Amino acid sequence: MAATSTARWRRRKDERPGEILTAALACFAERGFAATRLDDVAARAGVTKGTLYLYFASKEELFKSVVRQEIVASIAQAEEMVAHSEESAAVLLERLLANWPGLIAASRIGAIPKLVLGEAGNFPELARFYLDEVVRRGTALIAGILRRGVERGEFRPALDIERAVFCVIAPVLFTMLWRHSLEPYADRPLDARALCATHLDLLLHGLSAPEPRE
Amino acid sequence: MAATSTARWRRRKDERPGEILTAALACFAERGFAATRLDDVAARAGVTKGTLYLYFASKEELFKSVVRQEIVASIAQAEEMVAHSEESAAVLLERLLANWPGLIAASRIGAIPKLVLGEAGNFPELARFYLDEVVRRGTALIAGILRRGVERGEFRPALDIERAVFCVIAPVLFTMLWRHSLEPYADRPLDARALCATHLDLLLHGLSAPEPRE
Amino acid sequence: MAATSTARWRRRKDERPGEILTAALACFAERGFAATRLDDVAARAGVTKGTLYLYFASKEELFKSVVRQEIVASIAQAEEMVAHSEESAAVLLERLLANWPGLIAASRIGAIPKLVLGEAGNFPELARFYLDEVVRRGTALIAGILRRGVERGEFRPALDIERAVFCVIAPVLFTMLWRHSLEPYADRPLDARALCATHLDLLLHGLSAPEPRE
Amino acid sequence: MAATSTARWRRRKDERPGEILTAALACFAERGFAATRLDDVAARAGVTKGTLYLYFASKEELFKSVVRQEIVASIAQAEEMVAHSEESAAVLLERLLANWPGLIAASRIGAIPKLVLGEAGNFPELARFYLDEVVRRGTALIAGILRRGVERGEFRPALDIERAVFCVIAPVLFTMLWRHSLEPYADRPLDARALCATHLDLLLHGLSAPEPRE
DNA sequence: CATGAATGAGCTTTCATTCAT
DNA sequence: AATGAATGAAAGCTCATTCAT
Repeated sequence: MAATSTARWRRRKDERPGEILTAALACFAERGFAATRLDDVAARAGVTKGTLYLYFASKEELFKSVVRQEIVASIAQAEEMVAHSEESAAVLLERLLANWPGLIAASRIGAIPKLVLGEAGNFPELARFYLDEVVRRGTALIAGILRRGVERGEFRPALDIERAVFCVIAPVLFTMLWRHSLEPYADRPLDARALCATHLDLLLHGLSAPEPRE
Repeated sequence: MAATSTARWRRRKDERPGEILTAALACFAERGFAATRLDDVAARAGVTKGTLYLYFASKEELFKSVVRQEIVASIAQAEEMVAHSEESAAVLLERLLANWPGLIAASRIGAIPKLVLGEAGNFPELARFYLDEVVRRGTALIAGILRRGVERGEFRPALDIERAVFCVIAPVLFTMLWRHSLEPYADRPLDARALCATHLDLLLHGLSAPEPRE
Repeated sequence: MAATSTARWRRRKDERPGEILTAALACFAERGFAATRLDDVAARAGVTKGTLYLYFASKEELFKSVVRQEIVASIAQAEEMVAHSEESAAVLLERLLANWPGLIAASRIGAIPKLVLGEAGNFPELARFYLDEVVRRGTALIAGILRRGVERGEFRPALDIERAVFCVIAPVLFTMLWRHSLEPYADRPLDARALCATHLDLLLHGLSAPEPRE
Repeated sequence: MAATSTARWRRRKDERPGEILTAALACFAERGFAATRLDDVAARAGVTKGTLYLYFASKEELFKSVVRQEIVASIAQAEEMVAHSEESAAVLLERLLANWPGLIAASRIGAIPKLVLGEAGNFPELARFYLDEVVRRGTALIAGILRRGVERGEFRPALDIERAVFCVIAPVLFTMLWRHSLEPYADRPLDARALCATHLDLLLHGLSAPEPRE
């Protein structure tokens, strides 16, 4: 009411796309692609439906843009960290896993896996893009660390690296999925940091108690 | 002739719901709830759209029935196995994890987590149902095993059981999600059995090599 | 109000397509393709918008069906008449032209030329269809008569048949176009029969008075 | 410098309307009124959509202006020619018809009949304007020539002038309509000059061969 | 004078649901 | 019990029009 302007709208060409993508991500994350109405996205972005079409050719394109924009920055960042480090594999893993909770909270990337999972069947092109740009690069990253650990004698020589990668990733992914699906209905939120700590601990040492009389 | 005819009708009547649920699960798993058309479900079930409404009040009810039907049998089975066993925790875990791949392949339950994850935002009631009937019972089951392992000295006493549960479950869940989302686009399928074996191995022993000169 | 049924609708699968085409032709003829709303077509056909899509895949398909259905029967009929006749060319022409006004009034074909003319730019496929099925066959029909007239010595030997064809057709076409465009706004309707008679008279004898002292 | 700038502005201001009308005519002729987007008109005129509204109040007004501008000059010109001539009716007709092809090619008036025909149903006002300013004056012009011909004994005394007028006009109109509708899809273009020559020939002499032994 | 970002009404199209058969 | 023609409420998308710049 006491707003900065009484105009029906303002020209904000540069800010619009980002605002729309943010609004769209939120809507898609909440309801999925098909159940999201462009009216909702528009309302959340503070524009009208027609405006969406100034920046995105269709609902599908908007969806793909949402996924792409969130992905682009994030994966490269993790690769960077690993590439420039000469630390032990265990420390690398620890830093990677310890970073994750903060990263998820800070960026809005946490909802992407849920979206891609749910819509892979409807967006083959997107599925392939994600497979190439995220899954392949992400698993290669982890596999590199594990391999380094084996080579250096840190990790067990017989390690099945290819599968172990998924075991490393799975709890992290789980956290992201949980947060954007069932967590709102659960008694209490998941403590991502604690879970990552436990995960790291299990990864490095396993469940088993050390043989007592050694 | 009335008898024959009646019998045949009855047989159809008894089988229809199951056939419809099976068709619906397949459709929902492929495309998600919103993107699935009842025409498709009906076609896949070999009936017409109108017939669906003889057995299910609405698309939503059909969806919930799909989820419920798949869940009911599965979780109880696992609970049964654990309850009647006096074996070590490690063996129990092993049997649980080793069973999973077969269980997923045999039943059509594998698509349920993806569906629930994706539609939790649109079906709060379903989310709560799943949280109660699957998540709570499933985590309790694993937690019980872990607790037994700690009590018996098999597992490390300081184990953070509550979080470890998720670490145990995550790779299994991951396998199910993968299968119904990105796997069709990947170069080659995931070997669920091998992944479970590696997971178990890591769980019990961890990544780290035993200290050599101890 | 005292209708035959209080039902919201009746199943009339066989009659529907024809009714819809008739309604659509009327609407398209009045307003053109783009300016016609499917709501109007549906209302005029006594159905709802959704019903249109049970029978026609899209507005474009509906439009093409309208044109095709009207054309199919009409051109063959004229060809038939000419083929089986051994009368003089002049008599043939006379019968063809004399028939036209009745034909136009009876069928709803009169609006088609206006539609095709107006939408040729937007429907290349339709334009080509019309060119092949109507223009080519129609001109061939007239050309055949003219040629016969020349061969038999009825018509002048130097006749430029190819162009004369258009001179024969043009007034007929004009009548159809006029009726569905400006006539509603004119002081009085065009007397198609009288115009055809004059046209025939001019065609056969020309404007010029016979040389008086021959 | 203010002078130069003002002058340049003014020059644009003076030229803009004409440029826009030319662009609009081309677009309307190609696609019809409803299917023409103002974006297209603007692009073809080398301005932006908003600029159109500086010169024309709405799409409808633009359309009417297009029609009016093309018509105004053309009809008066023909009237002029006839009024100041004392030649025979046959010669007048010949000059009128022979002029037409060039006139159509030179101006962009050729597309107007198609537009008016197609949109008469949507623009009653325009239809009446066209009826008054073009049809009435045009038919009066031809009727005058025919009447003169009859009075002078050139043409047959029993001539049904009122209808003959349409027979004179129809092939000319046909040429214009053809050019802007089906011609682009036909094997080869229509030779307007040859067609007019044949038309004149038929008009004056008719199809029939002179009685040989008279 | 000119722009073009933004609007919003209105269109085509889809599809869950109903109900006469 | 089963059908499938018909419905009608959305939804995606377009585009004439407006107006801050």
